[in-house]
Amino acid sequence: MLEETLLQAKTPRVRFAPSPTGYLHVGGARTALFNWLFARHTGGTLILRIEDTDFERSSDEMVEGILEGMRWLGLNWDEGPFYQSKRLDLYKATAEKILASGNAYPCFCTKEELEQRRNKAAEDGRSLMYDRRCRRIPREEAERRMAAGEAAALRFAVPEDGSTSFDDAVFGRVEFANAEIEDFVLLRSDGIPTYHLSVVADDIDMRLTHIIRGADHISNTPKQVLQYRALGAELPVFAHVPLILGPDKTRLSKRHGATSVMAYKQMGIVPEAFRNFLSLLGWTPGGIKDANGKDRELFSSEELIQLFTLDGISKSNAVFDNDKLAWFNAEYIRALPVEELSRSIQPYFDEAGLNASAEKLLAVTPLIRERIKTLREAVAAADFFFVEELAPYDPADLIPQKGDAALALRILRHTRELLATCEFDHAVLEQALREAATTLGVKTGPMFQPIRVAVCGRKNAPPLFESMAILGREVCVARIQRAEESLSSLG
RNA sequence: GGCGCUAUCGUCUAGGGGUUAGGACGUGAGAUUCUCAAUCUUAAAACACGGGUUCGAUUCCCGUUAGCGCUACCA
Repeated sequence: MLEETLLQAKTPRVRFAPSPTGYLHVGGARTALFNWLFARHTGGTLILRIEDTDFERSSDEMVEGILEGMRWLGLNWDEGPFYQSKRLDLYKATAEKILASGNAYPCFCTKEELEQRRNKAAEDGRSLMYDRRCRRIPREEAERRMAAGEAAALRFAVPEDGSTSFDDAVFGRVEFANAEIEDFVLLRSDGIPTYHLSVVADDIDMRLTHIIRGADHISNTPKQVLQYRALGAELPVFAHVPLILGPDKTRLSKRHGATSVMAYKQMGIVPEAFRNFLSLLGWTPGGIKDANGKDRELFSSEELIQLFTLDGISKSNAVFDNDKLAWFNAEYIRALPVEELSRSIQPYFDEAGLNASAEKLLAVTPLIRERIKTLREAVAAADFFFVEELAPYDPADLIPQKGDAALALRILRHTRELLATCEFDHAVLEQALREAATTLGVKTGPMFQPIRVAVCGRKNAPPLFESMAILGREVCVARIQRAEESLSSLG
């Protein structure tokens, strides 16, 4: 029994705590992923908490967007979502506890006053930190003013000297001089808690053991450590994760293009591929070799879970590389069973307004699966299978490299006549057309090009004979005939 | 500006006091081929700089530089 409780006390509890002021972005998704991997690896609990105490900027729509992103990535959580906007009582009580411990004081300075002073300090080149003036107001006076209805924020009284430090699981010991830490606001004058208070109150209340979050929070951490102490609470393990950068090495943001996770779904990224790629941004299992003795990059979710530990997290920021993501995606696409791939690309055809039946698409899928890096690209790669009328193309494309229009015409006419009786099986077609090449005295390259362009409407296309077999006699003959016409009109 | 963090090929990274500094993406060349892909082979490509410590530093320490982060009654 005792053993069991001890064991339970050690079961990790982690959280992903996004602020619904935007969609789930790449950085947030990676943080969520790491928390998820850690929880699953340790058999711990993942809590989802929505940090919506900034009423101005938070919205339900954004919450839904974040949940959608989590679901798409397959990151399931065990508790929540909890909304901070519904837990205001806890924060108020926590603030009172800190006040009672003598580590906080009311501040009567208005936002405007503070801003003015900050501007002036900036001009004079002085420290921008709050000057702590309200800290010196005698308690009786402060109480009198509050009783009189004067608006007051609650600030934490940071020790004047000494330092505050913590041991980060990624960065090691990090220390800040207390003199550098501002008397930060816990409760705004309207009674709404700030981030500083609500994170700590919740992290304690939710009995979190590990805080895995972006490295942009390192500077906030001493403020939180101070509160843990004031509240007599045990410190969790902090693990700060390096940031994800854009190609220009500044923090990834909208001007780098897609940062919303759902935009990657739109682009036709496979969630498993995205997860694999993201997991290796800022984390490494440490030189796991594949069968050829090379470092592995492709890991299933199960392997990722098994391999994930905090000490594999790197300290330096990582640039988001779209090309590498595309490679991962192509790998996953190729590994997908045809039936599944076929189902996955169907929506993109529907969206494009192409009438792609499931059976035909299933037949087409193997022809394009090695030619696409995203699911969406399937449409561009295979649209000619599903259109009535081929998109206009340059008739000059029908003419082989070292040939002329007359040759192209001869090839097309011969092919069309042959197709009238030929069995529409790709092997039979191939044999017949190869023989035709011999008859016409042309090499296979120049022989097949006019046919390919006539049938597919472009120079680069999936394998010709398989494509023709799917298209069928009627369509092929008609398209070749059309090609002949456009060729003769060319002169 | 102040404080904090970081620094291996263009990018993601492995490695670690003595190595030909390894892999992956991307790039170049070649092979294959009905085009394009895929695949295979191959090439170029890195320890930021300066001091220490040491017989020996890319690795450990200190500086410099650069980059990033924080610097709100945002989160």
